[in-house]
Amino acid sequence: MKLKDLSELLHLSQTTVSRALNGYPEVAEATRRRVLAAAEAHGYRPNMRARSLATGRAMAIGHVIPVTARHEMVNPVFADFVAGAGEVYSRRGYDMLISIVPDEDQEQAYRELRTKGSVDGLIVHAPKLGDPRVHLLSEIGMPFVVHGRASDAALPYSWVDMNNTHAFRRATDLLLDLGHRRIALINGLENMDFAIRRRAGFEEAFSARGLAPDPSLMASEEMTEGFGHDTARALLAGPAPPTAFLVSSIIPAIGVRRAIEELGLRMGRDISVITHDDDLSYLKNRAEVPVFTATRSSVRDAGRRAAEMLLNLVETPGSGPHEELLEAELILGQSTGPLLQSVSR
Amino acid sequence: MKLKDLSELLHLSQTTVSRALNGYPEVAEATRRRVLAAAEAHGYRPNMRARSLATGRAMAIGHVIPVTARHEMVNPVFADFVAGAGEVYSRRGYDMLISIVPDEDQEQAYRELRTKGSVDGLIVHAPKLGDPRVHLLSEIGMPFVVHGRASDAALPYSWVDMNNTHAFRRATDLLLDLGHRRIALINGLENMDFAIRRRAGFEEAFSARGLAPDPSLMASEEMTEGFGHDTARALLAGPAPPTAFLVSSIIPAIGVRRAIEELGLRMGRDISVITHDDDLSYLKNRAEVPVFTATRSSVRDAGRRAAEMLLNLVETPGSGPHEELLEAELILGQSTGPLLQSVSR
DNA sequence: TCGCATATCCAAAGCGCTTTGGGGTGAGTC
DNA sequence: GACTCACCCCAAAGCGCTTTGGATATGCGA
Repeated sequence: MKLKDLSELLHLSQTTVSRALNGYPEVAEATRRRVLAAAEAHGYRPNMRARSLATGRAMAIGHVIPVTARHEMVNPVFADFVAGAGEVYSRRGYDMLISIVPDEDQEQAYRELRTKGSVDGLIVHAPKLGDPRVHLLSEIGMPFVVHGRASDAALPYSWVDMNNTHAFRRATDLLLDLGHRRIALINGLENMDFAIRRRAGFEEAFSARGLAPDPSLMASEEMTEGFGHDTARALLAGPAPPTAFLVSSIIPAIGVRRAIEELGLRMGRDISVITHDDDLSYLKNRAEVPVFTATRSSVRDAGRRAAEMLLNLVETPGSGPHEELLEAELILGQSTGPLLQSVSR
Repeated sequence: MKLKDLSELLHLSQTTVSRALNGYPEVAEATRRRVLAAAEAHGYRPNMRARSLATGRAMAIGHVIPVTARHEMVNPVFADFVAGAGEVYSRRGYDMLISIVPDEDQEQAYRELRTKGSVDGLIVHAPKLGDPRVHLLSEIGMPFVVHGRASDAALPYSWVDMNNTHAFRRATDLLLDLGHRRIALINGLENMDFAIRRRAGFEEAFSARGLAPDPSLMASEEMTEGFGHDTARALLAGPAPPTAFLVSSIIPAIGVRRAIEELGLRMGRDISVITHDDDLSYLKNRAEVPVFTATRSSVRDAGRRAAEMLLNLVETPGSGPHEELLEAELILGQSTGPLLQSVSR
């Protein structure tokens, strides 16, 4: 059923039918009702490709996921973000287009999305230090919102981010207040903007007390369970083991917990752990007393907000760059406790 | 830069330029090279919407994700599947369109995808018992591949699935061989096709020995860490606790492990655990001796295969339904051991 | 020299929709 | 009764591409 068929069926022109369906005022209310009823009855749906071609709007938002040998961005955190964003898109009538591209083809991919016209806007994921994408997209002239920040970008741009520095500052303060001094930082890849900010918060808390963290207790890698486990295991077996861990995601935190338990220690008594908690739907840290003491900030919510922001940007071009900084809650769980005076090891 | 501009620039017709770019034979080799060079130099990319409109092909594959109050399909397993599929799509020049739709709007959503013409084919996720989608899509006449099977579908259809029954049969056999009799099954939602098959394998192993599983040891829910933990905790505290667990995914298995450890027991010695392992990139179970004894089958690989199959279906219409059954490996890890004669509790 | 393949290229007609720039028609005004 | 002016509605021109159905050249044998 195409527009033409429908219009012939109704003995109306395509123009009138189109206007009736799209809510233009210059069509009599009675006619509109007649058109809407017929469209409904025959299950008419406008062909998006044709509509897009005519309007110049794709009614779709793109997420380009760079995949490198080292960094795999299709992770549970990304999944939750996308789930949040997707809700908003479908509510507002947009499609979500996900492009998995080898890192080296990335610039290419962005430019193509522009000229191919398959999306109206983009979400930029996992900004790195010196990330070229902000510059590139501004140049290309396509609306975009960054999930996170690209600290060193010269141009203004829109973003939704969590206050990483503050969250990690607070978490570190809590551990320091509990008496811990040898605190390990299990962080994400160190060229990631969020990882840099988290480390900054961590170091800030130390230096505010005239202390300094031990660099040998800081590790940065892709945030897998295995990374958390192996690092914790190695550090705990080392000559001067940490008494506490600050971890960048609940996934490596699960690995840290495993390492602690393998060594016959008890998390929260022998070793304290605070993790950042993205409040992932499948890995909830939400018991009456949560397992992990955590800085919690829902990444799904961040996805919703970023999508909302982007659609506004797309629909009101020129509306200046927007920024949204989300604060994490500090949740007290079972994984933290005061430094034991005599560590029984 | 549009086709028209490029053709004027080259003093050629749009026809010739289009043909040169798309590899048609009726254009001189010299001309083709000239066209390609110019296209490259000016960064010409055909507008996909226009091309789609003209060819009738969308060059995109859709994944419709139903979201209900209870069931949240954007989970880590889905993420890995999509990552695999996405690789294939981009390699073969397709886009991936993800639609998050409330469950009740699902039929609507599928029909729309058809008439809106935004995709050439679909992947059907998480088939349930009595799933109407196979029938619906056949009727609509859009190519699709099911990830899993819809056991009770009357029509033939294409699918990629893991041999759930066999995998769980083998896992259960292993536990029975180790002497376990009180084995708990921590399964996915029971209306899911895969969950039914897994349960069948589980029961089959028992009945092959003239035994029967204890129904009070079987639980079915959304496969979260919390579900695994809470169920294991409750069962282990019950009057006749299990001595082993068979778990449907590594995420609840992590919860089971947590419950075991909270009770001061040791997994692999006091309590045995076998889990199905989708080989998720962020939750790898791949140490020298893996933590969990597991039936392993990469869901990312399944994504690749399903995508491959679907694109073939799309590109060679009428090529009959295809089927692919993947076998899981049985991996021996640290989480299983013989039944202790005197359970020290 | 002519005729006829063969090799190259082109003009124009869509694909299904939106939107511009009018036209009728009837009610209201003087 | 002539004239506005809303109010509804329409024909036709794109949007940028592919593809059909020729047109023009070129080369070759007869």
